[in-house]
Amino acid sequence: MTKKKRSRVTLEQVAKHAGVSRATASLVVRGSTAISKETREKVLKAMKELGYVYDRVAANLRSQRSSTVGLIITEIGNPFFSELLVGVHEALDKEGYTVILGTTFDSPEKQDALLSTMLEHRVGGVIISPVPGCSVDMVERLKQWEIPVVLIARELPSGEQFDYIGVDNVEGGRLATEHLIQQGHRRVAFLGGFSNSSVWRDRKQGYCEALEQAGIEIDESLFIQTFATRQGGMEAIKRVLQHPDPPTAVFCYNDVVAFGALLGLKEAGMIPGRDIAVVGFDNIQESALFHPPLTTVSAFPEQIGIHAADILHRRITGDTSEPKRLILKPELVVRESSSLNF
Amino acid sequence: MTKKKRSRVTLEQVAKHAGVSRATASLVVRGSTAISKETREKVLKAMKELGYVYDRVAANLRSQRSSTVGLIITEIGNPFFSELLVGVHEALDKEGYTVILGTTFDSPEKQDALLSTMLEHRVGGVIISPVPGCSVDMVERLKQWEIPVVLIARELPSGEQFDYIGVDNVEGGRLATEHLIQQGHRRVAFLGGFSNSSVWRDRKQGYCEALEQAGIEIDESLFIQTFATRQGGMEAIKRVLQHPDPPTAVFCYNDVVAFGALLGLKEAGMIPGRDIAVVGFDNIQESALFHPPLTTVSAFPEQIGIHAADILHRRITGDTSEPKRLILKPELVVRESSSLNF
DNA sequence: ATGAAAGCGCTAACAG
DNA sequence: CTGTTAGCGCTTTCAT
Repeated sequence: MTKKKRSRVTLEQVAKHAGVSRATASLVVRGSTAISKETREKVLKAMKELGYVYDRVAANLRSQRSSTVGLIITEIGNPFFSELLVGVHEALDKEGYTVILGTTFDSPEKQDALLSTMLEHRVGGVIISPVPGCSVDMVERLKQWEIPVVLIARELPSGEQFDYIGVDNVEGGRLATEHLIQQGHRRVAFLGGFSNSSVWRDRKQGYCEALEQAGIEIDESLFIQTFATRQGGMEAIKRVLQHPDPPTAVFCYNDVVAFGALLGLKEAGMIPGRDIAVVGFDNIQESALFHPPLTTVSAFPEQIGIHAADILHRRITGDTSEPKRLILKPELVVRESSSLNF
Repeated sequence: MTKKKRSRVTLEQVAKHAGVSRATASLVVRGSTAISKETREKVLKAMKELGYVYDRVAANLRSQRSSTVGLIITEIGNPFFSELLVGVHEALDKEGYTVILGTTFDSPEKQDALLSTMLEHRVGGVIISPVPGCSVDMVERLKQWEIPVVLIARELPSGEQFDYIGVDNVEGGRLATEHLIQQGHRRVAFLGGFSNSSVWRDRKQGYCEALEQAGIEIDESLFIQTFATRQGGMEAIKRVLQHPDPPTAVFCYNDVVAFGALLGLKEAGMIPGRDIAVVGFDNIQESALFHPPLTTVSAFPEQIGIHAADILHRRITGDTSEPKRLILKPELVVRESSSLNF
């Protein structure tokens, strides 16, 4: 919380200075065409002379509109989200919205607090990547206040009432796993993330489908759940290396986990791509630059962000059509981490 | 811009429902102690029953306070800034501020527009990493409205009137260059960034001082200015490799440039650390994970963010002491990219 | 095309 | 402790 007093030049003063009424001045500020060129110029001149600054807060209060939107993501540390943020932010900006940012770090309480804050700030809409395992209720609160909500990257259980933009995680998991199978691998581990996330379950499902289709039995001991961070990736690969019958390939929950896995392998004196194949998910920029370059599945974070911003804008400006579900097709990007003879 | 009408439960309604006056209800909402437990509970109950949501916008308008602060950075793509953002955001959040985010992509026009937007939104303060080469005037506008401003990571020409948090770039440049000289290098290039940035000039100065102290003449042809991106780094290293008398080591403007340089070297079939030593600046998380791990200078982005948030909070809550300059001491982190026998 | 008056939802004096 | 009155800076009818 904060304090601060400050004296603004008000429209009233501008109007007086220009010799018109406040209402007229208001129309000029908003660029109304129903004002004679003459008076407009008088007012504009007065504004400049007095150093007038439009008070969007007061205007929003009076008009019951909003020029802000809330953006709630997990953390900015994961490049997937920062790339997504870039997309959202730029697109929203283009439409003249001001972005209020919130990060949950996957804490439901934090998310709840953020949603409340956004409500209190009268945001015009919210783009959110919900924390895993959170119920619809929390987010639904916004709907009750007729605040449009767009879900990105993560779904909500029975959240069909919301717009959703994401990538096809099942398909992505399948692509990754099929690729590994094609490379001759029969024992493939699935590293990182937690099963309470819908994304995790979807990627796992794709992984399972691919294995089944190849007639490979699923070995539950090859699922290693850890935080979806580099640390988690290192931890996971270490655990899997101690497996009595270790895998020859690993499919990682996301690229950040994969980076951790690659590091862990190197520390263990193994060469990723030769001794063990590694595949990630997201195709964040770093993945092409890592050593070895990471085979991964494109999830197009920036695209997701742009689409989300676009849909939210349409909702805010009155689009009341059916909830949209935009599921991007993932693409496999093969690099050295999964095939040395690449 | 946006539209949307929505009906809120007002304090008035809550008051009526609880059988008290609006003023009393207002006191309850704000947790005043001057209210009897009895009435407080009545009001609280009414709030819950009606689903009351506090309208911070209206409250801010009336009280002439603000619970928001603006955060203006270049781009979120560079991990240096996203780590900084993490620090700022978390600290601000802890104090109960809501963060309005803006990214300039180093465009002065964009920065100007953002500052206007922040003003119009009545932010209580602004943390900004100004675009290189921008004059004080733009930022000074905020000061005129008594909005505290804290500069981070980048200085402003004659901006002594503002608080500033950053790292000692001269010292950092010197550390990096001295290290390379100690490794036996006599021809060291300086790659990436542009000379219109104060950060560039400081790092270059440190670089020059180190060379001079070692009795090495400065060769202007070894300054390669490019965008401070991976692309820029690749471009710079390629150019420097074509130099008639190429350097044996490069000091990069920042880690992202260094990553580009490492990639460029690999593409050219050279082994970084053996054929050419590479040093970066920032010590972003990736730098430890790159191949080879990057020798770099810690710039403590998250720390900078936290301090900036702290100072801004103090300013907003009335601290009118002298402008503070907090210059963090950089630290050299030696890894393989500059010494194979590491 | 412009002005007068009312009021968005809240807080800030002051009474009492 | 609680209620009354005024008004933050703007937009919105509704006149004229």
